[in-house]
Amino acid sequence: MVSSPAPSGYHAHRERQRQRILDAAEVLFDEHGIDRVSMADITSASGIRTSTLYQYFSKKDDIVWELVSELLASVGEQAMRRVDEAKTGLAKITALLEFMADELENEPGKVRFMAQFDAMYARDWPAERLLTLEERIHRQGFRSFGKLIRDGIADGSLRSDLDPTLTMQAIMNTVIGAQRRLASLGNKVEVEYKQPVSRLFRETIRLILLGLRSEKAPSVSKAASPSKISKRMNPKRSS
Amino acid sequence: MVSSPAPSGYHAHRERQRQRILDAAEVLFDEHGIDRVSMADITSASGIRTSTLYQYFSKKDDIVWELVSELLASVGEQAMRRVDEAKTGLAKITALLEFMADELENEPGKVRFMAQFDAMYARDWPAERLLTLEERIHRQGFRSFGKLIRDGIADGSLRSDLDPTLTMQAIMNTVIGAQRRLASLGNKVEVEYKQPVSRLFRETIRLILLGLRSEKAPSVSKAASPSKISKRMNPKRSS
Amino acid sequence: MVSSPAPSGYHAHRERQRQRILDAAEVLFDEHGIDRVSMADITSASGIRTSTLYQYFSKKDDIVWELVSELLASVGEQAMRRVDEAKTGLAKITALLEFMADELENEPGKVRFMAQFDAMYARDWPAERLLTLEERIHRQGFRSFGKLIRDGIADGSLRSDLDPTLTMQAIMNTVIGAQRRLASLGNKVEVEYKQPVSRLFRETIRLILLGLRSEKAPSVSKAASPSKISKRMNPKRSS
Amino acid sequence: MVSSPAPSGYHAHRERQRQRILDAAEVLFDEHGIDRVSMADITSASGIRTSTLYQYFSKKDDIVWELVSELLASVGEQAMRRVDEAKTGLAKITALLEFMADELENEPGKVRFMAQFDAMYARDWPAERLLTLEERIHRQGFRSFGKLIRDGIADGSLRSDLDPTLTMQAIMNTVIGAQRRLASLGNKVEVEYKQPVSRLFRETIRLILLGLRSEKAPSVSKAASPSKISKRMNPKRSS
DNA sequence: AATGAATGAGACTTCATTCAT
DNA sequence: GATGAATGAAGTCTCATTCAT
Repeated sequence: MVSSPAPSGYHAHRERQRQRILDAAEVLFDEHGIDRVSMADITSASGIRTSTLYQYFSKKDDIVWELVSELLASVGEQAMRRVDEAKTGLAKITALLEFMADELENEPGKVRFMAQFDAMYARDWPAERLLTLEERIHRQGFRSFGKLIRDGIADGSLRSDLDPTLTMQAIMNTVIGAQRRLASLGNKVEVEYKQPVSRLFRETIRLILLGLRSEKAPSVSKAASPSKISKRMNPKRSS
Repeated sequence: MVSSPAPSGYHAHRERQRQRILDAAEVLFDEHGIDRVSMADITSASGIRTSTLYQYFSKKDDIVWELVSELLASVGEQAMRRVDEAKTGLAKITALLEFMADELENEPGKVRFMAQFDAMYARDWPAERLLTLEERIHRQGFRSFGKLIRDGIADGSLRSDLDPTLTMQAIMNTVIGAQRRLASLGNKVEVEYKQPVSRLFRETIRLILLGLRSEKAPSVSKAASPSKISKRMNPKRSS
Repeated sequence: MVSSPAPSGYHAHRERQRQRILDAAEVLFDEHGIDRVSMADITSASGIRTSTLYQYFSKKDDIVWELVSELLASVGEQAMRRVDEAKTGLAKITALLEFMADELENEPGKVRFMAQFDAMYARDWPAERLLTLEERIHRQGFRSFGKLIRDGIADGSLRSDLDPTLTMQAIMNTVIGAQRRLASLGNKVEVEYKQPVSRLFRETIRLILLGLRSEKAPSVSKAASPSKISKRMNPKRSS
Repeated sequence: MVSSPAPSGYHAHRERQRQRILDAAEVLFDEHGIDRVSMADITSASGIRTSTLYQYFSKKDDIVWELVSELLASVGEQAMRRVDEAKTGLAKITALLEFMADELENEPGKVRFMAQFDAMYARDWPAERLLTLEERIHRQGFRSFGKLIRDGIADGSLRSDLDPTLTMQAIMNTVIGAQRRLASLGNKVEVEYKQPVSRLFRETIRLILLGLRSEKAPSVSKAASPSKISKRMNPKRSS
């Protein structure tokens, strides 16, 4: 039944099966929403039998969890890459936010998935799990984002009256909240606001950057221009 | 069985029963999350038998729907009151955002409920229903918020390069997104960010206001001070 | 709410309400099948409230029952009229069967309703009720049909080796069975047999008549021609 | 829990369970009528838990369907056997009809079950399903029954003015209709007609045969004599 | 390691009918 | 006589998960 021979060996096989499950689940979650997807759905989409599946993940939550953390790790890594390419503090933050705009445009399913995670799961999960997540991203340097503000103040691109940690955390929560809400509502936003989702989000970015930058910093373009970015931002799982 | 005689007559009775159901549901939704609450739960919390309940609401969704629209109407109305008390465009917007901060502090359950609605329901509900909602709030003048920006530009309190409609919509989505995310994560945010929820939210407000105000406008206080507000912001359903 | 004043008086009013219920039920039963129709359906179709309805019929079965007996009485009466117009025994029987063919063509809903009655209810109803029915029709002379055979033998139109009672009963059951099955299957028969329902039924009639008639009787037309008959065969209820 | 080890192996076990369900359902349907039987009834009669049952049949309809088609296949096969033993066209048709009489006598429950299927289900089922059924029987040669008429005309046992297809279809519908109505009404017929069910049915057969046979064919006995037939006519599902 | 089978718990909903006014 | 409200009893189906091979 399992065909692709590929890098053989017990361990390799197990990893391949695991991926098949996660890949199937991810697609289903993106399409139908986390709790509309049953284990049976994952079972049939992945071609792996129910009881076999339970040998890889002992609860449905574990699948969600794994997906969330892979997604976060991958996103964090990509974000860091974008940030590193920029020079000033302001430019770095701009790069970070634009990355999120691209994500919203290119991978709305994934963003929606995270929105559901926030709304339905995050609160009930043991803090320790959340912290594990934190660490993963931490390793990617996310937490060090506070430093971006500090740098920006130092290089004169950001206003000087900011509290680095607090500001950065507020920005992150805000932008994530805005992004995920847009992804959740999807085309309903367009019905409601009569604006394309991504235009609204880019306006959000513009406003925040306006609020951050020092008076002497060069002005921001009317609407942050969509940077052309490769469509690929999935965790490398799917090989 | 439970008596409260009160304004008698068929109609009054029916309305009272309806309220019992909605009240019970609201508490349960706030506490456990929309889809962790079953009809049976509502049944026993409200003291009304299952089949009776179905004579008031023929689907679980209808209860959710009713709650959402009552909540929105009430929130809209309160918001308008706060806005009307302020003078300049900037002050009005400030009042609006501070109202949301108060809401987050005083009624986190309700905000969380709306967050779940966004994440799990909004997308699947027929656009027409959403528009009905819109109208309810519209009547409250929510949509006219674009005017706030126009006024602010006119009175010199806001920067002049803003697109009134787009800006206002972006702000609303952003602040709602931030607010609801914080409510959803609840104390998990504090684990994650090591900051009280409301402090983060007020910093968000500050940043946005910084981005909006014209250069000559008076500076904003380090962190918007929590205005003392009555704890009561429930819809006055019970008449 | 009830408008038509018409022949007033308590009794008249009650009768009018009763008819509204029966009329609504009849339409619904014909369209959806007896047990797919709920009391609530009848309630809303008739514009009479549930609890009021129960003042007229204390069980759903009572409605079915009333409809069945009205239908049977009306059908019996019509049939007798047709029979009486014919002269010989053979002609009378022919008229009877052709009446049934017309019924199938013009009122398939009613025939289907009777088919469901046979299949689902008849068996479980107390014999006494069935006998009450019998009597109603009896009065119409149905039972005297055995006489038709006797007459036919006497006038030489029917073969002489028939047992009047047995034969007539067998014919009635057979033709009713064939007619109701065709009505039940509806267009499914056409899918299955690739013949119009009424053609099959008329062939049935032809065969039976062939079997009955004496050798010297005039031959029967290839397929009994559809006699043109008024569409009206409802019990006069609907005023 | 109930053991019967028998031909082991996954497949065999599954098949055995399936049979337990079908057997239980068949008995219940025969006794109480299709829609008076709930899934819970089948559950407890078969000793299989509700949720297990749903792994074998995902809807109640599927059980009905399976039973209908097994029954039809089995009946078709038996009928063919009987037909094949006869020589002339007339004799073959006679054999077929007598088989139906035996069925009515020996297996009234099954006939009644089919009657309910006709009255309540057939009309609502997708034509494609019905056609699948057709094919099953077709393979048994049912459809080729038209040939019986042709043969009968050729060998001089049937009158020559018959349209083979039309006639055969009309006969089949008629006889099935008569048979199933008698089974449905059960002992109520005896109340109504004061004749044993099977006597009425055999008279039906006699009349039809009278109508079919050519003038020179040997005459039919007053009432077709009940051929003694083994009581066993169940589908040999359990193989 | 893989998998077929089993299942407890419970979800949502419908319905005919009765009661009290 | 009319009616609003109430409801017990079922009914169908789903799901995450465990067990035994």
